[in-house]
Amino acid sequence: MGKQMTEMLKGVLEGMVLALLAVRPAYGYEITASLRERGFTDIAEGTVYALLVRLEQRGFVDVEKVPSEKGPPRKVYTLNARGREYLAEFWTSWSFLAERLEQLHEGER
Amino acid sequence: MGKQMTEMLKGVLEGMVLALLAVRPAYGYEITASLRERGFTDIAEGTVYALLVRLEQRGFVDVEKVPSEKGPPRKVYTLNARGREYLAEFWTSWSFLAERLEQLHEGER
DNA sequence: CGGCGGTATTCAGCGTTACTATGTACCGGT
DNA sequence: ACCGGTACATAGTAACGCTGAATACCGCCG
Repeated sequence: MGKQMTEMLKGVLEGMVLALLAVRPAYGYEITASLRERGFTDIAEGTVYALLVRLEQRGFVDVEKVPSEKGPPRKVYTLNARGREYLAEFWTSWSFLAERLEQLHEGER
Repeated sequence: MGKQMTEMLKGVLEGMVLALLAVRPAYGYEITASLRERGFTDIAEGTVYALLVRLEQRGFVDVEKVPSEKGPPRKVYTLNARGREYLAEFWTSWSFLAERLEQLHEGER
């Protein structure tokens, strides 16, 4: 993917994970896999786990430990009310940014 | 703007400045003003200058010192061939990201 | 003439984030 | 008994934008 994508993901990855959790609860490994399927093949597992810890600390998600049939127990994350609120703000910021960027891209030609 | 925007700008601000320089050469103070007019009112001056230094070090811009009528001499930055190439990559990365984000935003409803 | 405001650049220190690399642990199949 | 897939965790690093302050040059107003 390259360094540009790495830097661009800062602040955005968090929103992507929240958006995934908005659809339905999920656990770390599952989220990483989901992101990879969506084309973000280089996302490191450690990155996602660290992010989930932050989300929990900030009170955006609720956590539940669920035993797994294959491997150690899963930590299932569920987006809560605060998380939804924060996600809404994320989309506001994102839309703002995307709009201006689009303008710049047009204006360049 | 809030912290979300700050994090989101990482990696993106660089591309925005390159895009501005693609239109025409400019100096730091001018670029900051331009960004503010475009709605990014909280961009710190120091941020832009630091970014320009990095762009110069990486060889994406050529620099020329031009005396100013009002204040110290301006450092005018011009996008060069390497810079244009890098900017093209930036748009590729951006488009990729924007597409996936849009998908997520849709899928959420 | 002395200070104030606008122009213009620079820098040290900080916080946040994603990546690297590694380690731990649980399980089923061969 | 081992190996590979599942699942989580963490210490250290690099990059980037912000804060806050300093420096410098100029015209204008009192």
